[in-house]
Amino acid sequence: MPYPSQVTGTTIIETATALIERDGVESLSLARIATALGIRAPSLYRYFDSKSALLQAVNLQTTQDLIAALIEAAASSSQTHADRIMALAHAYRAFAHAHPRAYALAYSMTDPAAQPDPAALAALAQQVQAVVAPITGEAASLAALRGLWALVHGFVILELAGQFQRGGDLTSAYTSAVEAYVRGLSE
Amino acid sequence: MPYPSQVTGTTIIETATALIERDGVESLSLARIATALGIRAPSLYRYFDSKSALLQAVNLQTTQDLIAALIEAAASSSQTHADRIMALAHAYRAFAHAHPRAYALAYSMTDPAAQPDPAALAALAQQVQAVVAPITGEAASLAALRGLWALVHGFVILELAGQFQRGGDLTSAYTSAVEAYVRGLSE
DNA sequence: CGCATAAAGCTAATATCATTAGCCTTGAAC
DNA sequence: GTTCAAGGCTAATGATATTAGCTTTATGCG
Repeated sequence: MPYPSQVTGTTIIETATALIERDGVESLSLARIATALGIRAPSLYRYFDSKSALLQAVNLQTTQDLIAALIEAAASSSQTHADRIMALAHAYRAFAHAHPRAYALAYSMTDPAAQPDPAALAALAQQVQAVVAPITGEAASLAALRGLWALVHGFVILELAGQFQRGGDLTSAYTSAVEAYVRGLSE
Repeated sequence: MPYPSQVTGTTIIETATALIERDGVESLSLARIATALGIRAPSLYRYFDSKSALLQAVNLQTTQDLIAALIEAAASSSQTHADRIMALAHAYRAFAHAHPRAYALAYSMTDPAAQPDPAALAALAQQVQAVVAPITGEAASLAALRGLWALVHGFVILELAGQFQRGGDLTSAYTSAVEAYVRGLSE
C-alpha cells in the first residue's frame, strides 16, 4: 500500500450518512463530505464513480442495517404469529425513527440511480415473508407481504414527512393499523 | 397590463410538471423550464421566489388534482361502505399511475420547503375520513384513516419505485391488501 | 542504501446551476 | 405625448459535480 489512505469506502459512507442525518440530503455536497474527512472533493472519486454511486452505497448500507435490525427482532421471537409480525413492524418503525433521513432517502423514488441493490431488497423481503406465510399459506404470502410492507412503509414515511398533522397517538394508530391488517389477513 | 406576459404562473406550473413527468425532477432546471416556455431563466423569478417555491406550487397542484380525482370517485358512490373505500383506493392508485413522478415528488420527504400546503392535505384527508368513519365509528376514524392512507400510499410508492421486483399481479395484491385491512377494521 | 512505482492525495479548469442586480422595452393611462 | 411599471433581458456571482493531470510517498526490489 503505497501512500497510506486517510479514508476508506466505509468511512466515506459513514461520514456521508452522518451528514445526511444531521443536515439533510439537500445540503450534502462532495466538498462537505471531503472536508469532514480532512481531504478535498476530487479525492472522493478514487472511491466512488459519482455522487449517485456514493448515495447508492449509502442506501445499500441503510438497507443492510435495516435487515439486521429486523433479523434481530425476528430472533427474539414472540409466541403467536400475530405477535411476531407486530414485533417486526415495531422494529421496522423504530429503525426508521432512529435514522429518519437515511431511511427516507433509501426508499424514495427520486433518483433511480441511487436505489439500494435489488438483492439486498430481496433479502429484506424474505425476512418478512417467512413470518407472514404461516398466516396466509404459501400461495397468498407474497401478496400479503407486499400489503404489510406497504402499510408499514407508508405509515413510517408519512409520519417522517410530517403528514400526520392532526395529533393523536401515532404509536397506537400504527399498532391498530397493523393489527387490523393482520386480523383481516387471517380470515 | 403594460407589456403583455408570454407566460403565467399556471403555464409555468404546467410546463414544469410536464418536464418532471417526462425527464424526472433531477434534470429539471429553471433554464429548461424557461426554454420550454420561450423565455430565459431569470424571468421565472417574476412569478416565483425560488425553485423551491415553484416546486411547492407544483406539489400543491398535484395534491389538488388528486383531491379532485378522489371527489369524483366518491361521487360515483357504490353500495356498501367497503365498496366505496375500494373505489377510492383504486382512484388513488390510478392517479398515481397517471402522474407517477409528480405524485412521488409531492409525497416524498426530501425537501420540506417544497411540501404541498397543509390545508390542501387536510382536505384530502377529510375526503377519505368521511368514508371510513361509518365502519369504525367517529372515535377510531382518524387512526383508521391513517392506516388506510399509509397502506394505499405505501403500496403505490413502493410500486412506482420499482420495489416490487418479484412479479405477480400487483392490482390483485393491492385489492387484497385493502380488502384485508378493511375487513380487519370492521371487526 | 537508493530507486522505481503506483496509489492516494492535490490543484486547476469546465460546465451547469440557482440566484441577484440592474437595464431595456412596451403597452396602457392620463 | 409622456409617464410608469410590468415583464422581459444580459451579465455576474458563488456553489456544484466532474475531469485532467500533477505531486507526494510508502513500499518493494535492486
